[in-house]
Amino acid sequence: MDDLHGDDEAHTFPRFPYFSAPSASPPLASPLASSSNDQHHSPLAAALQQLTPPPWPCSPPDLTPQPMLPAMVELDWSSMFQMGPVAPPEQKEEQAAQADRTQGGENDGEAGGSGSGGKDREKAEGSAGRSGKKKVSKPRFAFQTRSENDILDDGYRWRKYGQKAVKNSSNPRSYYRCTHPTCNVKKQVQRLAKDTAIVVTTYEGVHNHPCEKLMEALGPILKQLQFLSQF
DNA sequence: CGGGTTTGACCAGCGC
DNA sequence: GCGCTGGTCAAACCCG
Repeated sequence: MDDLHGDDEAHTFPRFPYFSAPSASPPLASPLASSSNDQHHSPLAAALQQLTPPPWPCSPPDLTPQPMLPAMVELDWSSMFQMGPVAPPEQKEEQAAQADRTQGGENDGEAGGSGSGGKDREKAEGSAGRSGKKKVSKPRFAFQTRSENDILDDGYRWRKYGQKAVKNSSNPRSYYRCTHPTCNVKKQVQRLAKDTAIVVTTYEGVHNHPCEKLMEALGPILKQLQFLSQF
């Protein structure tokens, strides 16, 4: 799975489904900004809608230079890709539907990003599933950022549980798990061998809890909303 | 002391 | 069967 993290520049990756096309529409400045979805009656409603967390950074728009992020973070929009195929056909359809549901729904094709993603997945799951049975594949998304920091502040809290030297790469790969008790989302972080300024982050799974930082930011607003809704 | 990181060991899948 | 590799575990360690 050496090419999983983009060492092979020959790969062109489908657009990361959650984001708008970089050229067509710049990243939203804030999660509170309403999308083109007419169902949202207000920015707050849109924000509440987003409390159902996406599998990747809870506030991708914040990946542009924001106070909560390291100043050096610079997204490489062209390199975002959905890992795949990692699931049996029926699950792939489910994944595609899920990707469409998230926003834009513009992922037009399988990610060539990783030909071995599925295999590695099974390996990983097999390893994790020492208890026995085969686990269901989770959606995987990966993207590259140009950053001095390995770790993007994506709003979630992560706990590092491993680091491995990877073949054909001078840089180790780090393994992180979401620290939320009921959430088992994982992510892998690795710097490109060819360009150590680029960090490749791979998310696996879907957060089943709101983004902490988002909640932190929304807390006062929600309180106020609750208060006002009493009348 | 609690939570996070480090790191060597271990395990499972794959290719030969 | 064996070696290689990636992913995970868990004890030791670190830090605020």
